[in-house]
Amino acid sequence: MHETPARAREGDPTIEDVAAAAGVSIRTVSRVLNKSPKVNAETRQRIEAAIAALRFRPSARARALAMRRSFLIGLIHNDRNALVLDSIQRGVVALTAPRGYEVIVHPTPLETEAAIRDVLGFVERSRVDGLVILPPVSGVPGLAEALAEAQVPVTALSSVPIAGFADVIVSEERAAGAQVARHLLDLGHRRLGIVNGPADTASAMERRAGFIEEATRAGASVAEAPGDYDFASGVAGAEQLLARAERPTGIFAANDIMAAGVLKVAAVRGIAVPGGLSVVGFDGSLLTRMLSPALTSVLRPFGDMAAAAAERLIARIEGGEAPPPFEVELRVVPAESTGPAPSV
Amino acid sequence: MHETPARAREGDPTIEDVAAAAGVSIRTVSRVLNKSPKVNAETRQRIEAAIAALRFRPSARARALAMRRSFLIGLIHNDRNALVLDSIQRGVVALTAPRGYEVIVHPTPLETEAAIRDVLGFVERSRVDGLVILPPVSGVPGLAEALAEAQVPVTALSSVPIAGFADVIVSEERAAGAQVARHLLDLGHRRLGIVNGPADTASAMERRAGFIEEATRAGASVAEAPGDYDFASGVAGAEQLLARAERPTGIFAANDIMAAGVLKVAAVRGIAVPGGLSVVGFDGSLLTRMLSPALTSVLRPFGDMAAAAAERLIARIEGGEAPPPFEVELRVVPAESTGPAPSV
DNA sequence: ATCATATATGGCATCGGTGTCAATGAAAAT
DNA sequence: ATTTTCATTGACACCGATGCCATATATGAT
Repeated sequence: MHETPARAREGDPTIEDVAAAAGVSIRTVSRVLNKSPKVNAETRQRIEAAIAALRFRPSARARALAMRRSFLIGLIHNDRNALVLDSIQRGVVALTAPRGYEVIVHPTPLETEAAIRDVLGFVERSRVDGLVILPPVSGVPGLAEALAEAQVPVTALSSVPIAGFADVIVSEERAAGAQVARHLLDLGHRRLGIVNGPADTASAMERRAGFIEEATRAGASVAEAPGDYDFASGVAGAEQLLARAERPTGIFAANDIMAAGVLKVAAVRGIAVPGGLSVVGFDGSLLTRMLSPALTSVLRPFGDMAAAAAERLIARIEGGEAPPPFEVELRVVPAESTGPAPSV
Repeated sequence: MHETPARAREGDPTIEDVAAAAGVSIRTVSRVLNKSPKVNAETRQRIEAAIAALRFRPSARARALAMRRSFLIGLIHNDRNALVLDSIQRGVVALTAPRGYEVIVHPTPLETEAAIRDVLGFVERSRVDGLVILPPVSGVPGLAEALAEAQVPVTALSSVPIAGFADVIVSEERAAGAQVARHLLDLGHRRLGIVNGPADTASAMERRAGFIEEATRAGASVAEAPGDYDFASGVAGAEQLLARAERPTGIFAANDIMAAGVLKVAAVRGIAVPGGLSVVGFDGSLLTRMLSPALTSVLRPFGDMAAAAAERLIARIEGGEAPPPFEVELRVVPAESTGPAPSV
């Protein structure tokens, strides 16, 4: 009687079958699989033919055991990433799959302690070779240190360098914030508003700083409202800004979701967009196209950023040359939600 | 000289360390790990203590090799799933993680041949124990047969049973379509419109059939426009419907994204929603809350459906009892985009 | 001709678990 | 007292690959 029910599809050829078919030892087949140069060209051909004939695929598991690597990469994400998860995942897989890695996903909560325990547990369980971590989880205080101690290679996406993470794909959020201000200024806006992201979030503060700096330099005023990247806070922020006596004619929301909230308030109050109010979001998510009017937003190339992160991670895992720093180009993509300032 | 650079974090305790610490053989430790009943209670305690003390985690890879199972589950998705991917992924992981499985994601194209080759290649490479496949990929002709031949356990999400897949989580799309019609009829609408999904998609045709059936039975008229689940086709469909002399007062779009397109056209044409036009979507995606007005939509509990799919998949893999059929309850969630028919 | 050197290949241990079957000892049956 | 039975545990092979080291053959140097 079995202690556990062993069930397996039979018949997958093994390296041994290939060796037999090609009339060599398994060790030589292994060399071919690992592209070792020390194999005679003719032998290699014979082995490759056998591999093709048998439709042999090396067992990633056996290999993992022998090499003490899992060829698995963990992608740590949070529900805040929902709107961009697909493109990020696609970017990571596009880069990892051809190099023989698979991607394990791990949704995680955001609260500091829970997140750290959760991620560490995941790493221990799954024995991934490395992690790609998305913001905002990448910014969880203490996470970098905990992972460093666990000695897991990590590449993080973030807006700012994070102490403790050796490898971070950073985007120039401050410059982007300035670019948004410039966009609105160029359209003639002089009374601006901003719905901020969470105050403890570096990305939000960077965007804010760039925006306010540029606006102030140009002599425009900036009214601020707090927000936390949620739709509801976008609504609340917009209401607060639009209730002012001298209401802003251009509002920058620190992400697309809050911008959607701003558009909603405009609709409810009967303020035409962009006739009476211009709105800019941030992320360039799926959402931008689906809102009416289509949202002007700062495009962040998530797929490319994710691919770059994966590339650097693999370089780190394999000890190869790190590819050159990835230059993330953020730019305002004008759509229908911004237009000339109303001539009051 | 090494042929490949072996890099490994040292120090992870193995089953052997645990056995030594507890003063038993590794085989007995293994029994504890696998919850075999044939272990003395006291011995078990001692071993569990040792496991805890050493913070031992069994190597999934070694286990996989010995048991001829990978404890990996593949999630096949497509960019059409972008808006609901997060909740689905969350649902699958919530169920698989506690049972010792990890989830590998695999984005795939949609074209018949490419998708089949792509998925088969993925299965061979990754040696997953099973697959969860999302629509529309689950409906790719020939895929079910190909996977059956490869003998991979599969559970699919779909709107209708799919020949060839033993296990499909089906939702009652036809009834849901009828429910949408009922919702609009109850609000007094008599001239209805529908923007369909792709004609070769079972889900779309089911939704259509239910909607038209119910509307016709109540003596309401239904104007139709083609669509393909894209935003642009929602726009085109709405334009077509609203250009009619007797334009519909209630429009059902077969998914949320097209419904967003309908809202957009309404906005452009200056038609008040829901004052002059009611709009209903389908999916209950993230989008519904972020549009203005908030979209009335048919909520599909993707997270629960995905969890149910994962549960059945694991049952199939482990040969256990299949859980009872999952009853997907679809229901219209009224929001701001539907209201009483204009009294013209 | 002899020895060093490089190239190509194979043998065997090993990675960290589980499967199979045998061994042990205590309790129950004869 | 002897045999049977059951519960518990261990020994050893094995899963399918790679690491390390040895070996055989060809090539060049002395």
